[in-house]
Amino acid sequence: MKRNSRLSLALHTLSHMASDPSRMRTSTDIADHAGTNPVVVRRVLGRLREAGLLSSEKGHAGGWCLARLPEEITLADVYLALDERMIATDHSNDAPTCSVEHALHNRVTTVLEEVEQTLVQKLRETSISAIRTS
Amino acid sequence: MKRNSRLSLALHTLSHMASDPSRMRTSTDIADHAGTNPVVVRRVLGRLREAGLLSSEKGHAGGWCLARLPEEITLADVYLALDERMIATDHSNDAPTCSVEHALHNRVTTVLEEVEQTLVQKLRETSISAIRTS
DNA sequence: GACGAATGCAACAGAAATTGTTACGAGAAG
DNA sequence: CTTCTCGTAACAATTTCTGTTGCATTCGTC
Repeated sequence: MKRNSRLSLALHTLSHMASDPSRMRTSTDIADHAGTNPVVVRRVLGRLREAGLLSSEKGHAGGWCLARLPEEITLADVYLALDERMIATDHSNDAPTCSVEHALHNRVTTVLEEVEQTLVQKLRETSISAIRTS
Repeated sequence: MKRNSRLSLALHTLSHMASDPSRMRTSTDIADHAGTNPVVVRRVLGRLREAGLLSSEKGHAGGWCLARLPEEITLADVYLALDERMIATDHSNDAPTCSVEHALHNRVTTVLEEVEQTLVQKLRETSISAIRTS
């Protein structure tokens, strides 16, 4: 697969589900459509389930389906569920240098964080059901 | 270093330069400030030079300095110079499946591309000289 | 012209993240 | 009880990124 595969796979799958929300889909079906592996699908969709976007059922008639109306699932929900944070940096282990450098570092971090928030706001404007008619 | 290191390093360096544009800085100086390697600095700043944001000089009194006024260098310039494309997918090697899947794939790609463009527009609103006063 | 200091660039090693794969357990329907 | 599914762990394979070394080139200075 290629880059941004998690987000791409998630959006692909969700928009496909949005066209027929009642149908139950198995990991294998989804993986075949996306050209990947059932385990990979379960890994990605598992995060979406934790975020309340999908529900899954075990057993013979099991599989995946949307947990909400497709109009009520936005790209921001997906992005945040996957915990991508493509812009902002993780400043968990910061070894502070001199105070001037540290202050500047914080400024850069703040700016990137603001951009990240703006991105999420933008993603909130589109639902997965709107992907098909873009 | 951490994730998003190229963008972070570039912004850090540029905003530092913006505070004293006349001063010439060497790769080694910058690398020490950023806690990395001179070659890594040259790799990143080289892209900014190709985009016309920086100029470099070889030789004894060589180094790096801004090629424009700091007010005229936006975050979008930096982002595009680094060719990050953090949102949109690279659809260079697309193996088309069935036509329905292919159409849906294109929709997802289009949506992500639009988000990418929106992000760039947002980045255009901030100059590197504005980072210090954020 | 020789020397030192700096970039430019290629090649490689190392690390980290991501993805693909196999295997096995647990639950639900038939 | 058999079959089908998800859930998860463990591992391999791949990719991407960073760090490092080395050398050529260029420019200022002695």
